[in-house]
Amino acid sequence: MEPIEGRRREILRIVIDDYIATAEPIGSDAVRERHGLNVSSATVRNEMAALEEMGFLNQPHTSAGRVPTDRGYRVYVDSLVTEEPLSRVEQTRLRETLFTRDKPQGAIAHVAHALAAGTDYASVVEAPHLQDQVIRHLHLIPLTPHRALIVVVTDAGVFEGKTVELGAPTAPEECDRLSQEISRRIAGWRLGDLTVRAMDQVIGEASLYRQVVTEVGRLVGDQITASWSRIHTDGQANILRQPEFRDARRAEPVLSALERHEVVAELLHDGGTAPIRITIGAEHRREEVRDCSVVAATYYVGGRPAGELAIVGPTRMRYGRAISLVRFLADTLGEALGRV
Amino acid sequence: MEPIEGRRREILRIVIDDYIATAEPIGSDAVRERHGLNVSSATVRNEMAALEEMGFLNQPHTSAGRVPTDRGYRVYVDSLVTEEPLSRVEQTRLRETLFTRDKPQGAIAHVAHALAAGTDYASVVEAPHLQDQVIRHLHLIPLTPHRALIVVVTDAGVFEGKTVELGAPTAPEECDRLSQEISRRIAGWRLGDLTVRAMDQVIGEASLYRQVVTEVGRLVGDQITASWSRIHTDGQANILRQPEFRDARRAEPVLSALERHEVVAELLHDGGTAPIRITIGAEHRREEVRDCSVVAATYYVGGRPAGELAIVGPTRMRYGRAISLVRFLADTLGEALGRV
DNA sequence: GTTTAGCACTCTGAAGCGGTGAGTGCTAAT
DNA sequence: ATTAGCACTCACCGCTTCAGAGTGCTAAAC
Repeated sequence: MEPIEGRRREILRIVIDDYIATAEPIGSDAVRERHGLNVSSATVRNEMAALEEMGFLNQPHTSAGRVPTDRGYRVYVDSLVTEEPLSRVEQTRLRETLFTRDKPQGAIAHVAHALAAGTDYASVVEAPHLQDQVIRHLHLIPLTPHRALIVVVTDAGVFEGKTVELGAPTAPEECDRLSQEISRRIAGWRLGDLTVRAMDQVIGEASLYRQVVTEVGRLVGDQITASWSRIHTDGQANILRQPEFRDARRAEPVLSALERHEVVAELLHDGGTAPIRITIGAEHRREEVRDCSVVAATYYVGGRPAGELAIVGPTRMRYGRAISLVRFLADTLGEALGRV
Repeated sequence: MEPIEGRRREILRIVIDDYIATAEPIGSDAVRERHGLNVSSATVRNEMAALEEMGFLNQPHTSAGRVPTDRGYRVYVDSLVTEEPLSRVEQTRLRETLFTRDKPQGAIAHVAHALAAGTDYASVVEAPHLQDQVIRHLHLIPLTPHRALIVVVTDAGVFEGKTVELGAPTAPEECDRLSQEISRRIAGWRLGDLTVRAMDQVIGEASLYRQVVTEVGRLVGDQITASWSRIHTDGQANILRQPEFRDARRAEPVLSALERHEVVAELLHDGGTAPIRITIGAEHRREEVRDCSVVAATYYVGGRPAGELAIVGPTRMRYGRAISLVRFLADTLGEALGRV
């Protein structure tokens, strides 16, 4: 595909910019008037016809203006869009609210809210992956003499896990002793390495240790597959405010998808490993979100990828704004979580 | 207001039942045909005119059938509706999934899902109130030498709270000792009674205790006001499937309200103290949900009210079904949480 | 060769207009 | 009190008309 350049490129940018702003097809006259293009509308028309030929624009019907295609948006985000950097005050405001939360849960929810409120689209934030995190302590919290709750403290936060059945009645003091003992042995491990097989070497036959460790392993495994508790969504109602979703039957599949966390996980992880990943309309594997674009990023805690966050909106999205916000919040969230 | 009786009452029930089922205005003929009424349509018309006069029915326009008013729905839920009890298999299926979760969080999410999936409406579930719960243990989980996380185990679950700054560097063993000590003194208290004032009598001047207790008190206070972490919503997309919300602009205020947890809290707590509370359309204080009805219930843990759950749908709601499901899940959730 | 003025053309969307049918209220007979 | 009969009302559907927006094409201009 030959690169688009010069005036033609400029016109494509203008059409998409304006369409994003107005949600109405853009005519040749509008392009000429609204920006100081020193050419006639006929010239613009020729260029637009060419751009349509190339598959970047589309006419809803013969006598309407042009609308970007998914491929048009693709070149737009790849080479035309100008980021809209966050203002100083916005940055500090976001930073402050984020750094005053102490539970990771709170930070996650707050980032989701900030993404949604800052863009008028929906947002999705995934809590830190467990398997890559490094264990600091493990605590057994006695619930009854026969059951205890496992709490794991890692470098990226605190996670309560399953309850574990204790073979014999165990006093709280004994739980503490056990916790210390287990912590001492597994501190520094990656959670993902905490398998029964690996444990055998360190712990041997001590049956209670084994049981606790098995439960933690299961916790990690569960969180990877059944991610319900790890995904936080916000701003779904924003979708309904977009003119392309005026009809609830268009919006319904999208909102349904956002409620199904396995679908959301797919949205978050599609699209490679770039720092900012953008998936546009028909590029999605999921039918339900073919009218949507997703701007996603990975956030890092302690230098390791910890989780994903994204904005979900119509393909007619303010990409410049979305990219800036996603990038900033990914950075800030990682930073905030890193300080335990 | 005189009570409605006999045939007239029956006709009101039929109109509302049918309207709930079809979402279309109900004509006199439909009423006669679809149910074995042994009267002519003219008679039905007279009755329906009377019911309109009384304010229970309404005509969208002169030549249409009748539609229930909010007041009509009110008498319907108060005296006409027949509950639709859950089938045996449904009961056991719900019970099983609910009793195999061990974290209260999981149970809450699952109840929300069951309410939504079982009705095609939206659902809201509030996690157990903190202030009424009885403390079993309190644990300090060391994060760094200077900070610890407070975890409280009560009779209705486990709650991780704020982190607390430890005045002096404190070893894990010391944290355990402290936890034991504090737990011993405050076990059996209501969380709501855990104020600094009350503590002074028991603990006196020991400054670290005080600090921990203050943080727990603040946690309880925060959870009461800032309830974001306590409310779980599901099935919002179901709302979009209802014909009355075909237009996204109608649905938007509702979904926005469901995303704002302070509004949801209001929905849950309005309407008195009955075991099942139903609020219909214009009865709501909130403008945004004037097209909706809410069927809410309180669930009890250990005999004390612990939290609320509700179904949110159009005023044209299958009340019989909603009531049964809400009641059953309130009971079951309370039971499940009660077993720690 | 590119640009542009001019113009015919196409298509949407709004407005206007009977016809149809559902459902009503009223009246008079039962 | 009920009901048959009937005139009436009004949303809805399909049809036509009309204006306006925006186009593509052609031929002239730069």
